[in-house]
Amino acid sequence: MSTITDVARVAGVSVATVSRALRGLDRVSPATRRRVLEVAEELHYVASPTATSLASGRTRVVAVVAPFLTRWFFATLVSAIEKELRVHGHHVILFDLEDDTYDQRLPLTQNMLWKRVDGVISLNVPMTPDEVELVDRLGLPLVSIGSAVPGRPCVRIDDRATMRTAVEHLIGLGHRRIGYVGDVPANAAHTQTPQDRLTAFRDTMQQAGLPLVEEWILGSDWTARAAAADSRTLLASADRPTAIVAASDEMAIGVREAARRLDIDVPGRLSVIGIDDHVLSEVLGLSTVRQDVAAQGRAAADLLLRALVGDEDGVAEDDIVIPTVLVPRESTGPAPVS
Amino acid sequence: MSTITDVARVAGVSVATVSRALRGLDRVSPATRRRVLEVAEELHYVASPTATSLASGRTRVVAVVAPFLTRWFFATLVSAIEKELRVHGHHVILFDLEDDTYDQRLPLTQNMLWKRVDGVISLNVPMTPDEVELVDRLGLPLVSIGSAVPGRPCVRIDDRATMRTAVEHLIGLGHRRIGYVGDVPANAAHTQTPQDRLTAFRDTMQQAGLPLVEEWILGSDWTARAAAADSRTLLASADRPTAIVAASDEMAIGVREAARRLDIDVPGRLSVIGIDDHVLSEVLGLSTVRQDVAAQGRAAADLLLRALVGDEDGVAEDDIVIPTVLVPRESTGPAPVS
DNA sequence: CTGAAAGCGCTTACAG
DNA sequence: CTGAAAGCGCTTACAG
Repeated sequence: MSTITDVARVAGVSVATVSRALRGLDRVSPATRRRVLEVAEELHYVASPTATSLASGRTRVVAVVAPFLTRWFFATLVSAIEKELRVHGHHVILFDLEDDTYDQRLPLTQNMLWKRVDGVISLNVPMTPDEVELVDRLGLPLVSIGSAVPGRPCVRIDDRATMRTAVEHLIGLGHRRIGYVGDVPANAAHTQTPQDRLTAFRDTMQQAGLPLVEEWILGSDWTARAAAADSRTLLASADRPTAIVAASDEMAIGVREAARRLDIDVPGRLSVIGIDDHVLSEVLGLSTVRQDVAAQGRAAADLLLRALVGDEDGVAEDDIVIPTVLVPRESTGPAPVS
Repeated sequence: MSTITDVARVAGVSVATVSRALRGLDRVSPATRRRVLEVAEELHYVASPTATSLASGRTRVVAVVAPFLTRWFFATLVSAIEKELRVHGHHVILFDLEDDTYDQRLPLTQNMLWKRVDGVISLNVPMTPDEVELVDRLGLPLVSIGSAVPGRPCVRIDDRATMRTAVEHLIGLGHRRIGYVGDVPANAAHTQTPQDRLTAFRDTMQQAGLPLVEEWILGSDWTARAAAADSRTLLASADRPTAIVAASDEMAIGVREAARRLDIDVPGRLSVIGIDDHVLSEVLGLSTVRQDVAAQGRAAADLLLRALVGDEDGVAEDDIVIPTVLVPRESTGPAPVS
């Protein structure tokens, strides 16, 4: 493979001129530029990114940090981010910080970032003070999705408003006995979104003057499998709610399966709604409040790119809030007359 | 942040010695090594990967190329690969080659690979001759998962045996009228796995002396949503099969939903089985033939690492075949007595 | 508009 | 066992 020196030699110019011509800088005569471009093409020249990085101090790579890549939400984000960045000449190095235990994750280290990336996008991973300090010390712009880092821009949905939409949908259908799945222990690795959604559930119920039965608020690890197990006892009891709102579609799927196994008709005797519009929710007929995950990924990528290209100083500090929308389907219906 | 020169200065040795000491090369006195290690620690020194790459010619980065990252199978692979490589000091640059149209994908380019990665792992993307030639020209080792590239190592499952297992499960339950979902047009971007599975379906049916009804072999784009739509007409007809084998769990989920909407009891009047053991299959009670996707990712990563570390010459050429296993659940049952 | 030269921060023979 | 020096392939002032 040829280097910039090869191109310079056959084009009969200096490497400095080749460098300028190829990067479209001004102060190169049109004729020279044309000649250089031709030769570069002819030699299949592609600049060594590693040499470019060393000389320029910029890698055009961004770190994308995810807590679990295997879940739909995160995979969808990564896909959208990667495509958006690639269009703008940047690449993504992926870090899947998932640990063996649910409550922990691997820490972000200097090794992962230093001189390797120009910035980082963190996907719903609440950064520790140490990690924030590290990113600061390395001078890297940071954009987060989901859980905000104070003082840094964040792309997210309005978790409270979204949950309120779900609950009000059920209330509008006449439900008064409503349960909740998706409470999370306070020491869990990811708490912000769960807490916001649960808070909104409580608030909405209270404002509607509906009973808040603590036994109907169930903990779960946000997987479908766990949600099915976690909701089983409640659904099997005689005195059960007529509707359940799950803090995510995956959990809603689990709840609906638990109901099916107990032969409880959905939505005849039990309504179930989630949040997300998971890729399988439509085919499963699950009512939900949709969030546009890919749009969040693109927005975060754009925010970071703006900081990297640097026509402005640093990253804008504003949050970007992507709207959500109710998508009623077949898993919710009128409250049964008791 | 400090450089190797800083470390050399405060340790009172040359940069060459620092380089050797830090990389654990021999020919450094224990005392010197200890001193260098201390200073490096003290200064929070981390070598610039970009400078290391330029000097050594190795990036310790591998390209992972996926056709759609948002599907469970691919996300699971990427996650497993990333973790395995990271343990061995390598990082992943991700390329999501998904295009807007289903039948196409973006091509691999020199820009993505040249001096940027040391090797590539391709996830079920059939490489074009041009792409293979490119990878060769750049001297990059290549490991594929799923669809083999001639002469290169490949990690995969035995698609035919796996499909045979699924079909024989149905036959064992007394089914004789069996349909198939997952045929794919010959010009699709991904054909190997679909073709192998369909071939195995035909062969197994034939060997069992069962009727092969062409109208019961349905095309689909391998999503749950499409499979639900694609199987609807067949399921609604009076003369329908008593069992359907889908070439993937996602399609099986779609088929089962189509059945549910038509009020066809599963497995009472229709058995459905897929292939994968998708993350949601257990909670949905879907019978399937399980493949260990993470194991495939790890195996591919290890294969590539062996070529990169280079204690052997090049990558071993053998395929690695990961076994699959029948997981009967609630979506399959005895054939209804007609 | 163009070139010579320094510099980015490492690794790697080569001497000693 | 250790150091001086060349080299990896670019970019970037600085001159002209």
